[in-house]
Amino acid sequence: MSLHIAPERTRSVVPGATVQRLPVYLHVLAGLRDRGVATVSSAELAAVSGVTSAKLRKDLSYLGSFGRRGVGYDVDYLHSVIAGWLGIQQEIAVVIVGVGNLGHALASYPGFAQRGFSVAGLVDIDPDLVGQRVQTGDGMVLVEPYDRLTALAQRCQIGIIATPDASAQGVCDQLVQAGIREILSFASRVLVVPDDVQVRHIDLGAELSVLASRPRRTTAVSA
Amino acid sequence: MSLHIAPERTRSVVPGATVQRLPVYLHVLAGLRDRGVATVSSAELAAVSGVTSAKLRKDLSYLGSFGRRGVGYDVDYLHSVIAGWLGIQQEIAVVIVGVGNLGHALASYPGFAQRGFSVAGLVDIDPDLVGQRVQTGDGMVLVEPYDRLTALAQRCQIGIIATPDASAQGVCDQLVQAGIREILSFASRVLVVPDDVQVRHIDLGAELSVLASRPRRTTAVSA
DNA sequence: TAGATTGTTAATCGATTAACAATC
DNA sequence: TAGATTGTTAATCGATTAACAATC
Repeated sequence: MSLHIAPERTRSVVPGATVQRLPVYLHVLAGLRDRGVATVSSAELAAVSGVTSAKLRKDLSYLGSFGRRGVGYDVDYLHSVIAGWLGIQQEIAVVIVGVGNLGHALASYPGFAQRGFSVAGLVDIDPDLVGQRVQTGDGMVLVEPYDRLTALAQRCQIGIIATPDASAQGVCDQLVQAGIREILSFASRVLVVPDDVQVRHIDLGAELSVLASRPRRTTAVSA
Repeated sequence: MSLHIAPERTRSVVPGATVQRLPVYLHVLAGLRDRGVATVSSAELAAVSGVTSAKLRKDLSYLGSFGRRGVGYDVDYLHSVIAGWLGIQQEIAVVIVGVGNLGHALASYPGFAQRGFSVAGLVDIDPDLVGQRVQTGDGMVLVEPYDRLTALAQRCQIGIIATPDASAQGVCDQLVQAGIREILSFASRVLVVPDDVQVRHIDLGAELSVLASRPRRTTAVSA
């Protein structure tokens, strides 16, 4: 007996909140594997990952069912499942625009290479930087001038914007023009993009603000 | 007639999602103010901020009511309200541990100073870095050796961890010991902290993973 | 007044959690 | 079998959205 599934409804079934946690699980599993742990329960894995066991099992359930009741999960196998789902099998090429301190930090960030992203291009307008080689997670990469952006972007799937705020929208436009559909931005301004382009935005100042606002409590007002 | 409000229930009434967006509004308002715009409607402000007008008004409603029906918001006034609420009046001191590329980038990040955070301490174990002066948003700051961490942390409200993964938990423990209750971490591992400590965690690799996983669609399975 | 826009309500949506039947 | 742990359901929680009465 076969199951008919309406093709239109077979969209992205895994919630964004879950996708965001999968790399954490992956990282923890890699650690366990390296320490020779063969099997792990949802309770253990969840504790180390900083989530509840119910949330962990729910997250995994979106990908399928990989555990054995009464036993737990095979560390190796679960690692390969998550890695596979996250697309780590295939290298994803990334271009970083802006090679100041932040760009440098991103280029050399070991987590990118670990997760199958490779820095395929570095671009800056500063003539002092252009021509330099920068150490990335998987090899040295040349900093190229700004007019090479389009050519580089056409070979990449993700663009990272690490320029000053003022240049961010211009860079973004050019990335989009070159066909990039996924952008990670560190500018503290909102980027305007077409509907089919996904932007993730990391505002470091906002992160601090959230932390700083926590202890604040609104005073009760009487009328 | 006066209103009695149960004191126990007067906790943090502003949702976290809202707090996270307030700095964006603040930034947009500052831009409008600098361009001489005196009044703005929720629809305009929302469009530039990249949210819907309903969400914007709802967000502002948590702080109070500051607009004029039929008119909109006074840009200057609304800016001062949000800035005030976010605690920008009082400088918040931050200590950054790890002054590699990422630490450098954070130290010089203009958005921190703009939002009233000041980098009051920089700490690293590398003897080559210790003693150097690093440009921050508001002046040069000396890189101090690791054994000064506790002393510096006692003068700060927020600790930022920009060290390699392996050192992150140790640094975190020491920050907590020194009395820090708010931590921003860039380590790709989960930090274990007491219940009263708030950790925000930026995993750059996870951000890329979310982007990269978007176009992927789960294949329909038949049984 | 007529038109515009806020502040707030109620409905909707999505994510988290607790609980437990299924099953190793 | 008895104990353990998964995968899933249903309830809960929190955030978003649409709509509109209040009011400038």
